[in-house]
Amino acid sequence: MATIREVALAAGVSIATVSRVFNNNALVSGDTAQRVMDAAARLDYWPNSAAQSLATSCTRTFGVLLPDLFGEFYSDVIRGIDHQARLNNYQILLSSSHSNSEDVLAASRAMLGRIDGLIMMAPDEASIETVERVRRRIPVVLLNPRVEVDRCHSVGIDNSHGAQRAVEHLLEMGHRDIAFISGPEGNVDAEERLRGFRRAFVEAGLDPDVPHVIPGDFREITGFEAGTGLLAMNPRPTAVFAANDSMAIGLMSALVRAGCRVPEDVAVVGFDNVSIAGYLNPALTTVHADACGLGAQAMKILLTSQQSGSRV
Amino acid sequence: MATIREVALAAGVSIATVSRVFNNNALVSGDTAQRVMDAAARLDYWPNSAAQSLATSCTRTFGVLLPDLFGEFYSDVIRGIDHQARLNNYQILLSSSHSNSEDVLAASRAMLGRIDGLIMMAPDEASIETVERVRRRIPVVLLNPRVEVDRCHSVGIDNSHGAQRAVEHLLEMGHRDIAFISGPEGNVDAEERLRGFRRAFVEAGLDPDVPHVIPGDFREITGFEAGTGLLAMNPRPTAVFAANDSMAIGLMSALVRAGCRVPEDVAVVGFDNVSIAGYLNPALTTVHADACGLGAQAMKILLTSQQSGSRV
DNA sequence: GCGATTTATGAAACCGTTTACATCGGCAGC
DNA sequence: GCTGCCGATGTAAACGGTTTCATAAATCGC
Repeated sequence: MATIREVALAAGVSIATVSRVFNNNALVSGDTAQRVMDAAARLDYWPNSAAQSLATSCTRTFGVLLPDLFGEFYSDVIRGIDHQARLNNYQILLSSSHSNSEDVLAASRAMLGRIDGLIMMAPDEASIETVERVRRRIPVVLLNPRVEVDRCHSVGIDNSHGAQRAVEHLLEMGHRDIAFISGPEGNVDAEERLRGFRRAFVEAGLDPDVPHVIPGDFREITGFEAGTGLLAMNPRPTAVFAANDSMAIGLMSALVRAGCRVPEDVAVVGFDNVSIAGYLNPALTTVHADACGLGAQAMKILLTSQQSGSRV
Repeated sequence: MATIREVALAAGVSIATVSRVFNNNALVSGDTAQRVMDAAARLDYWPNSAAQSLATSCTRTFGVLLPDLFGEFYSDVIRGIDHQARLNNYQILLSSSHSNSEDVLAASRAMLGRIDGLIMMAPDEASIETVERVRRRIPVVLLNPRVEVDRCHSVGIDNSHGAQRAVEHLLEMGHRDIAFISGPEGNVDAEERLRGFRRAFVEAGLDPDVPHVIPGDFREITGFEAGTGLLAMNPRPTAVFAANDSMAIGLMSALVRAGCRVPEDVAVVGFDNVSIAGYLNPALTTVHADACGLGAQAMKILLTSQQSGSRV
């Protein structure tokens, strides 16, 4: 692979000049620049990014640490991040499926020195120390964090208010016996959605502990199972709020198959607004979560703190 | 940020020794290693990856170049890639939304020097030269390529056979007037699915040019529109094969809303096997495309050609 | 007890860039 | 015809690691 020296030799200039040409430095005369470009093209030369990173201590890369990538949501988050990154000539180093804090630590270490900033969704409390450690070196933006981390920007879906509005809607329609299908244990989004659910009850002067909470884990199948269980209840709740759309779809499937009409017999509301929601029969009422915008926003914050060089 | 020199100083050894400790080189005595580890922990030191890459010309990173990340499919591809990569201690540098060959060239250049191999889905023919150029430096694995590229491994969904089987199924059920909803213009997968569709007709002794091809672009909305158009046809096709599930769902929505029964009045088959397919009402018949496995497979191939150092 | 071998460590070259500083013509001002 | 300045280019020192080779100490065989 051609190096800057070979290009310099071929063009009859010094390596500094070649470097200047590739960095659009104005202090190079027109025809020298042309000679260099010609030589570079002939040798199929392109600067080695690792060497550039080392010399400038700037990598033009951001790290992205996510939990397991299930469904459309994360795909959209990544799309938002990537799009924003490319607009600013940044690249993204992606690592997902972090189930515990050791994974997070290992992944963030492996990224060290090759990223200028990090976007991460911390899976659990134990990762906070890792976040702080990383934060000491580079800017970090947290996605949907469960706790505030010192000097860390964060951006999140407004789970709590979204859920609250959804439940208020059901309450306004006269429903009083509303069930909630929860998300995976320990999942922040799911917990916040439950909190919003309860808050709506409290603000309506109802007892927040009365509603049924049916366990789920965000997959369609658990929504389906919840539906089966629901059908056997007596009295049966008249409405269900599922912590995400996948479960809402599984739930509706179970209900409709059992001859139960939606929303006449049981009303169903989901969360995430996956793109097919409007095309289902019956259509799924859902709370909009702008995953793409979330990713874009995180990236914008990172770009800003990057430019201002806001290291501690 | 602590460097190897500072650690060496703190531990009272040379930088070579520190390097050896971090590379698990056996030629270091137990207590020297301990002193080094202690000093490193105290200074919160971790080797700078860019410097390592430069010195070893090995980055332990693979690049992934994808087109626009719509829906669940790419999310699954990435999951498969990432999972396999992490098992082997590799990282992935992701870049998506490449609409033309210039984007692809720019993206692959930006990755040069920071990756040991590349997985890419080439959006168009014009990118082939870029692929070959990259191929000269590092191993490349193509996803669903439309053409063979010299010395390039490739792995793909078997679009053509999958589609053929799906259509054969419809033919066996007695359908003769079957419509096809196509994908975005120029999309390889969509084109191959259409080819499989036609092949099924030919092999059944029918005229492959008779079926209606309704334009679509993979989004739900175009499936919905196709459904509206279909309802107005006379005679109306008795079955529809949609080039992907999103369009099949949009289509079914339009049909059901118009009071058309699925599959009694119009049978619908999709492609991709998105996770919700089985939970729809009526359930969506679909061809399984193992996106996660596809990604994993690509990564495995890359790892193999990487290890054998099969550069040209 | 001495040469040969092994083991632990250090010195220094190298990876491919960027960039501060030095150099060297050429040209304007007087 | 100097002096001073400026624009174009080269030289060499970083950047933070790895690795080859040399060396010193320890171990071994006999």
